[in-house]
Amino acid sequence: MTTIKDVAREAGVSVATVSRVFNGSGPVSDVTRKRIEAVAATLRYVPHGGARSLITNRTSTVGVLLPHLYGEFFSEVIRGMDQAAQRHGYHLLLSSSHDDRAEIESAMRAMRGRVDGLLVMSPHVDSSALVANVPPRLPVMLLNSGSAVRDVDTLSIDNEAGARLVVRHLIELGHRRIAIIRGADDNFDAAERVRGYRRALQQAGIPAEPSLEIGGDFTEASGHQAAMTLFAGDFTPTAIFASNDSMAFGAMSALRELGRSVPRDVAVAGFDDIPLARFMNPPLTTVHVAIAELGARGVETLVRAIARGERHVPGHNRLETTLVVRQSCGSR
Amino acid sequence: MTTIKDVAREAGVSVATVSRVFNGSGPVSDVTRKRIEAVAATLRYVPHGGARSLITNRTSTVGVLLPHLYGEFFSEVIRGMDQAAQRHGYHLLLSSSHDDRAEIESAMRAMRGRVDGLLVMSPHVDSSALVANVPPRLPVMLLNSGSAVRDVDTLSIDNEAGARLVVRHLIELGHRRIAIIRGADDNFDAAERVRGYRRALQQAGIPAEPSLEIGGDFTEASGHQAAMTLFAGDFTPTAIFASNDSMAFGAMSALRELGRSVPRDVAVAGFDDIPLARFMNPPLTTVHVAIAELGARGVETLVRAIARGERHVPGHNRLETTLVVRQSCGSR
DNA sequence: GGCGGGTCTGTAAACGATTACACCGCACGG
DNA sequence: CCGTGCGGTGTAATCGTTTACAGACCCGCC
Repeated sequence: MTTIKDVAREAGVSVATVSRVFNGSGPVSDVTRKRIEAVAATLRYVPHGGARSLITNRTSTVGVLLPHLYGEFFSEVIRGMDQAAQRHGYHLLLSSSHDDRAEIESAMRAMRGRVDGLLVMSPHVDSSALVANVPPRLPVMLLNSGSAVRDVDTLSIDNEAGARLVVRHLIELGHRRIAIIRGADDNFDAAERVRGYRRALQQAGIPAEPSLEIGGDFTEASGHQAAMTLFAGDFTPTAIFASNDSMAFGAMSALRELGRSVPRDVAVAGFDDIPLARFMNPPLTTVHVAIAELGARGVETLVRAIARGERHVPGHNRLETTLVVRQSCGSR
Repeated sequence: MTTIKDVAREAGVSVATVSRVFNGSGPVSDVTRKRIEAVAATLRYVPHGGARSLITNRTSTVGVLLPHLYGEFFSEVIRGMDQAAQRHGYHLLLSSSHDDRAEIESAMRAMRGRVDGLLVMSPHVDSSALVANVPPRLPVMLLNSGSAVRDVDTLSIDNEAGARLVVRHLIELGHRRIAIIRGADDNFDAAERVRGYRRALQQAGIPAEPSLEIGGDFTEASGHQAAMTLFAGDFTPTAIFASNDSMAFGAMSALRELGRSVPRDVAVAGFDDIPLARFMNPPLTTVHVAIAELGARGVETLVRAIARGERHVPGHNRLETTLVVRQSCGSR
């Protein structure tokens, strides 16, 4: 690989001058600049990012730690992050499939010196503990992390409000026996959605029915399985709130196999509003989350924190949700 | 941030010894090692990856350049890449939304000195031109890049064979008026799928019918639009082959709106077999592509090339596809 | 007792860039 | 004619590591 020294030697100048040309810093005479540019082009010189960031102390990269990837949700999150990053001249150093604390921490350590900040989405790891072990003074931002950690920026979906919205909608449509397919057990988002579900029922004076709360793990297969289980018993629901869209799809496919029509026999609602939801058969009523925006705002907040350095005061934010009524729950 | 020097000073040793402890290189007495480890822990020392890679000339990172992200396809690709990378102790430096050559090249340059190799998925940019401008001696691997570039590893889906497979299936089911919803115009995968479609028709002695080849861009919305257009005319198809699953979903949703039943009135098939396909209503007959494996093999080949250095001889590979018959095309 | 060969440790040169500082020459004003 | 200032350039320190090399020490053996 050709280095700045090669260019300098070939152009008959010092490395300082070459550096000045490439960074537009300091004055360089036109003729020298032209010569250096020509030499750099023929030598195919590309500045070494690693070396540069060692001295400038900026990497223009943010580290992203994600849990296991699945479905359209993460595609959207990553897209949002990447676009925001590009807008601000940053890159994304990605590491996923981190589902326990040790893994996240080791990934964090591995990123030391390669990133200017860390964006962590850990919906099922206690984040306050995490932050304690991050390399000191490295800006961190937590996404969907459940508990708000002091001194660290957080952004989370307003899961509880969203769940209340959709369950209330089902209640207004006349449903009383409303089941929920829960998300993964140790997942904060999942827990908050359950909370919203219970709260909405309670507010409507509908007694809780434990047999209608059934486990899932956010995959289509688990939604399918859950619906099968629900309809194997004799106390069957008239409506199902799946804690995410993927499980709603799985549930709908199970219902079809069982010969139950959606929405005539059973209403089904989801959460997330992934792009596919509107193209389902029937189109899925769900809670809209600006998924890409979650990622984008995460990156943007982090970039701002990096720029402000010490003077940055962290905040805790919620991403609002809205109800999107389509056809999977019928209508009044 | 604490550096190796801080640790050395605090432990009363030289930086060399600290380095040896952290890398397990060279002999260090037990007592010294313990002391250094203790100091490092209290100081929360984490080695600076950037500095380390400057001298070792290894970053343990591969750069990944992707086109615009959408749908479940890319989630899977990234998941496969990340898992393979983790298995080999690598990280992923990601950059997406690159749809023209200048963007890809600038992203490539930005990655110089931060990555050990480049994994480029550019289904609609002439890749031979790309490779010419990559920093010299940097291993590159091309995914779904259309033409095979000499001296560079490539891995692509066997699109043509896959398309032939599914169209032949439709023909065997008795269809003669088979439409195709094409992918984006400048996309290599899309072009190859069209080629497979034509070839299958031709082999069955079915004359080409230009009005049955209709444009799309791989999004659900475009599939929806395409189906609408197809059924607006008077020469309507009895079967639709959508060039990917997302467009198949869009088409099915359009058909439902038009009151046409799938598969009774119209058969629909897709391509990719994203995880959702089996949960559609009806479950989608499609061409199975091991999407995550595409990413994983890409990373693995690249990692091997990096390890072998000069001695590596590049190869061109195809990812085989299989037909997955579900219910969206009916049966004989 | 001297010597060969471990084991342990330190010194210092790299890696590829940026940048503070100093220097040189020249034009300009007084 | 000399001081001032500025445009243009070079020298060298620096960023945080790794690692070749060498030195110090100790042990055992002849």
